[in-house]
Amino acid sequence: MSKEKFYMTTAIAYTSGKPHIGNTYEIVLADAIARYKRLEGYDVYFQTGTDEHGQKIQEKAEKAGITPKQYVDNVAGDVKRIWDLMNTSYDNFVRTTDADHEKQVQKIFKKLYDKGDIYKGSYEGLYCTPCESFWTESQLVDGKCPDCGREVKPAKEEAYFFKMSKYADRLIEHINTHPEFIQPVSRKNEMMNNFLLPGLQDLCVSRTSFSWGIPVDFDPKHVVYVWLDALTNYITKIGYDADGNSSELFNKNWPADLHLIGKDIIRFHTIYWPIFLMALDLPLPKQVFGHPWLLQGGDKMSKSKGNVIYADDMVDLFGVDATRYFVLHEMPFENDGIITWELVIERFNSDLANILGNLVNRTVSMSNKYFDGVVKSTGVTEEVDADLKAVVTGARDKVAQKMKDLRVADAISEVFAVFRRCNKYIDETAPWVLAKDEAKADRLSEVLYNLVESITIGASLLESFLPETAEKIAAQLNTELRTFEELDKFGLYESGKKVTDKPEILFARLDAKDVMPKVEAIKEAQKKEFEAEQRALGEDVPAADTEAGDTAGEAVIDIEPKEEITYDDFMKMQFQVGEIIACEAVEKSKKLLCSKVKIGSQVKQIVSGIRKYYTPEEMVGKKVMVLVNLKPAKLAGVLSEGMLLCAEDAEGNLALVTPEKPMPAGAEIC
RNA sequence: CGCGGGAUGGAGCAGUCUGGAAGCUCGUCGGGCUCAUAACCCGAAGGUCACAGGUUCAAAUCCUGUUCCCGCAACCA
Repeated sequence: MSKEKFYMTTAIAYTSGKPHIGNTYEIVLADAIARYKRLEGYDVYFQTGTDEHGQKIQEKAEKAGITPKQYVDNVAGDVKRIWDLMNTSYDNFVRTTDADHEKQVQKIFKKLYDKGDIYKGSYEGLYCTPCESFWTESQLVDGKCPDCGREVKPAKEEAYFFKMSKYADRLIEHINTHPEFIQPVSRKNEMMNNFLLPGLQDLCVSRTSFSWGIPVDFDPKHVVYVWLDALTNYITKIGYDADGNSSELFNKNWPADLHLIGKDIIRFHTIYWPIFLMALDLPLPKQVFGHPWLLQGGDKMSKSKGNVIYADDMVDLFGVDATRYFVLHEMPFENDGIITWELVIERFNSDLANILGNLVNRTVSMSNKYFDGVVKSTGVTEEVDADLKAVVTGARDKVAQKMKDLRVADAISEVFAVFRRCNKYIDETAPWVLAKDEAKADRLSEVLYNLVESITIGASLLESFLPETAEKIAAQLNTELRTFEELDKFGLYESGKKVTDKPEILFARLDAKDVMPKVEAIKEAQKKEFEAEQRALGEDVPAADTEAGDTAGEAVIDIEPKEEITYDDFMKMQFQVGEIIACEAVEKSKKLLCSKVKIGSQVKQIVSGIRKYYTPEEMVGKKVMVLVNLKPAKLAGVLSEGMLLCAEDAEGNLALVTPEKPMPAGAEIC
């Protein structure tokens, strides 16, 4: 009988930059699931890759002075290198710039167009010619383009649209009848309540404002919307053909059993993607799991601060399996996980070095010391053995249950429960006491046999998560890792075999005092690299910061430069000092404060999105800088007649700008 | 009143659906052991289970209200 197939994918990584540990988490998680499914006996096909089109990439390449293709070749190389470094067992690494993919996307687009699901329409809105962008009324700043500040005019541009609403009812029905489709379940409600139930809008699936994408072959000034391009990799790269000549591989593997993605792109995978598939008359994937994120403790990762954690740096310090262990173990099912260097060290010592590494080491050492490494079952059992055996042989099904629910962190904890139990068993049986009594040699032998056997089973369960370590343990015990069917049986270790006489330390304990200086060095190197990149892009790097580490506390920020303006442009804006005489929260919003600002003899009402940083009470009495002649607009239903000026840092924290010396309300700022 | 989730010893979490003696990992303290990587094993301290009411013989668990966090959406002049 042929094995049951299991087709799983990760999201394809967007090639706008080198992936950090948060991105790397996904591929490791996927790999653990893929390896586990193979252990269970599935015929797994595991696909990952890179998403390489889009305006953002075109812009980055232009800045770097290279072609978009050169740019993405570079980043895709980085991604693949890191995926390989992490020892991930993908079967296919796809790139959306692959010729076969591009061709199929064009055919799919045409097919949907011919079918009438994609139609040519027009995008109506306010258009800024130099920026080539459409804006809605509410996005405008002072009635002008929010990007460049120039006049916009009503315009129409042709674009292709997809009839989302046509399939909405079918999708709602599917989601309701397949509770496992969206995981975790809480995400299902978000999709239903925010998008499906209020009604889907037709989706614009082509762009004309940039060229780095797959051209619509029958209308080449359009390129295909990146999401339609990216999502279809799941079918095109296993051989889907829009003309009906799909490959063996496709027929065998579609529909996918699991799409593993980040929680930020759930909408694309649980709404747009299923609808595209319905339009193509293809079955829907069985499950989409939007995993949470791995966040740097408290602080957002930012390269300019040197606090981005990359997989290769972690591997340098801790090794591949320790890095895998950390990301797999620390990530809960539904909430975001936290990563700090200190936490990694703690987990490394407590779990890998103490519980696992030391267990293997002490077991092998005792075998050598007492029996020259020969592990023999003598059948001299005692009552304490029963519980050990029960825990060890019961572990497989516990792991299986957790993995079925995609609770990988819990599964790995179940494996470690085996090793914990072994440590306890050593204490219960006290082999060093047995060794003192010649008459108890057979009992001692049995105890060590039980330990070696238990560790072999534990290592076999560990293989999906830490493949290298599992192999190393098996090698030290001079045995093979077990198959899934063998894992609930005790006593398969061949009696009389000899374990290694030179036990290798699997994970040497780390001292934070030794590791942290290396971490600091990594941070410094990262900052330098960031500055070098900025310089290469021809952007200013403040001189003070190039000096050395002593200004490290003050991060600098680079933002997108705007177009040069004339003095006349500047003079159009009227800035004045305003005194806040009253302030209250805007009821319908979580972010907005509504202030009454005294400017000269008049009082203006100004709404600002700063509630997170200022309470209404502390606002009152402040002298602030105000852009006075901004066209009034309504925010959350409240009229706003100007703008309070704020400084914003890389994390989006805001600080009001105030005059450096006391100034009367109404004083002009010029 | 846009929709939803949450608040449990110093930290991170389980338990809540199906009410019946508050549990796990890390950390702290004490003890044991010496095979081992100052590792391992045992024990202890530490929680009025956010707050206020209610239902019940019995509430972390069910109901109502309040406060505070978070996710999604909207929006950030």
